[in-house]
Amino acid sequence: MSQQRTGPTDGPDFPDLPEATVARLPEYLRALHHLAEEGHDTVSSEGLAAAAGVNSAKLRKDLSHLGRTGTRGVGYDVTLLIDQIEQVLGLTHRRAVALVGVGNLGHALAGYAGFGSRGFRIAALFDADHGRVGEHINGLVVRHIDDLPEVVDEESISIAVIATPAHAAQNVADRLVAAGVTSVLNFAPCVLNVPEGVDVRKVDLAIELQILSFHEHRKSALTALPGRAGQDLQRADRLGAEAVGS
Amino acid sequence: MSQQRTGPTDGPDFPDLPEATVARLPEYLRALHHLAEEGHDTVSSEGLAAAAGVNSAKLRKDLSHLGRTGTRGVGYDVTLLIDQIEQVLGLTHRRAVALVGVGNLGHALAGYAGFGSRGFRIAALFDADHGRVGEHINGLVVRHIDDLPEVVDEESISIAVIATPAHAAQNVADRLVAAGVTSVLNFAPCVLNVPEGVDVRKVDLAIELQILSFHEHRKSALTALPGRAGQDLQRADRLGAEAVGS
DNA sequence: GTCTGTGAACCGCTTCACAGCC
DNA sequence: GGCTGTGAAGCGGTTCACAGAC
Repeated sequence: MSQQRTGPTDGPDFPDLPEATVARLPEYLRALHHLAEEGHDTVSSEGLAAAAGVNSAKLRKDLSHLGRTGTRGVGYDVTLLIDQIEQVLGLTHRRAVALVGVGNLGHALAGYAGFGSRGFRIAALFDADHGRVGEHINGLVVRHIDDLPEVVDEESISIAVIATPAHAAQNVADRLVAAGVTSVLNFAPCVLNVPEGVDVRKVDLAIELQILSFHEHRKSALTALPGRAGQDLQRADRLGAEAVGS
Repeated sequence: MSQQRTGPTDGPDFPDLPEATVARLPEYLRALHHLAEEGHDTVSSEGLAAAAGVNSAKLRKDLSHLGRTGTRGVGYDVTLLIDQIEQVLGLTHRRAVALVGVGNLGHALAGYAGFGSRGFRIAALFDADHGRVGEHINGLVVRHIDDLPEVVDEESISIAVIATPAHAAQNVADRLVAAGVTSVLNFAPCVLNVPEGVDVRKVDLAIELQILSFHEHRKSALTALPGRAGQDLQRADRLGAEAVGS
């Protein structure tokens, strides 16, 4: 092979991380920034794990995939670890993001400060409704979705957020992909069909509530019973987090 | 034991589902409603799996946990399966939900129609800012967070959504739990510390984008290389969904 | 023949427990 | 002595492949 698969050993190059680890790195990053603000220079796996809501063995294994990051007997250097994680996540430059659909939810997302402070810049807003085109939101002008190809190209956008109604989402996704977008965050409650090489993540608010509903349902079923069965409740919560008082 | 752990065999009682299955049932439910609207009476595991963006073996195994649900040689009865899943998820009655924090995002969530149509009713809005208390949003009046215990009790609320800034979230969670809430959907970018028996799910928009950023970073690292390494791109997308044109 | 339900193999992730370095 | 990095064991979930009901 012309280029070896870069192992986890050498520094700034590209390790091949387990998907579960990738999903947790952003949480570690957030916790680390919080620790840095509080003036910590260094943190133990135990401390960082608590701040991120995971157990310390998992954290250590996750970080071990990044190469040598900590110091035995001491812990992790906070700012160094922040740099390493941002490096791996590709957050060394601020990525431009397009947002499609400026209805109820899209409006809120367009104004969400958390994007700006955590590596992203909302670079363009789109809507299919001519009545909304031209509206100013948070310093940006809403453009018509027909302008997608042009703007995606100008702003070098590779990530887009879909906040349209479900019935419009597939069409929007198709147009985004055609324009060159290769990652999509989908808030519409539907499955998107995209070609290979395009990543889709989905956030469905009602689904989250329905999952909670299941657990509520179970809890009330169990507590309704006396005795032995009630004790199962102690097994019932899977998500009781420890950690970080703000 | 005084009460046997109810197996997956008998109908309306309470099966003990794998967490991964629970997380997918809502997606099946959404797909089924869509199929029902289109007039389908019955659907094969293949068809439903496609509409929900999973593979058919997984779907069949998931549904097998609910007891006998399909008919061999035929498929699944759409309306029957909807009933069974809603039963299991505890969606037979519309659950009251409290929403805390009516800023940017909270405002949008308060107006989100998807909650209403999928088993939930936003029963109360809260904010700590006296300037916002009294405001009308979508037919509801914003109340002060001090009224939490009273309202949670009156409306029999067991699920709450936190849409406050991160620094306020832990305090809000504590108050919610004290008021009797046992499930929380947290939009604030922080870890919540809650007692055993309380479930927390977290949605962090910036984290979703950061995960996508990682994949973008990897894709560009790979496509920058010619030859062998570029072929790995075909392994790179984990989420290319098939299915359901709307 | 068709399509579901399911044991068995497989795989990835988590957890344990400790060796190795500070 | 303290804390990280990591093989090994354990566990849950996914996939395979086919038996069995229609």
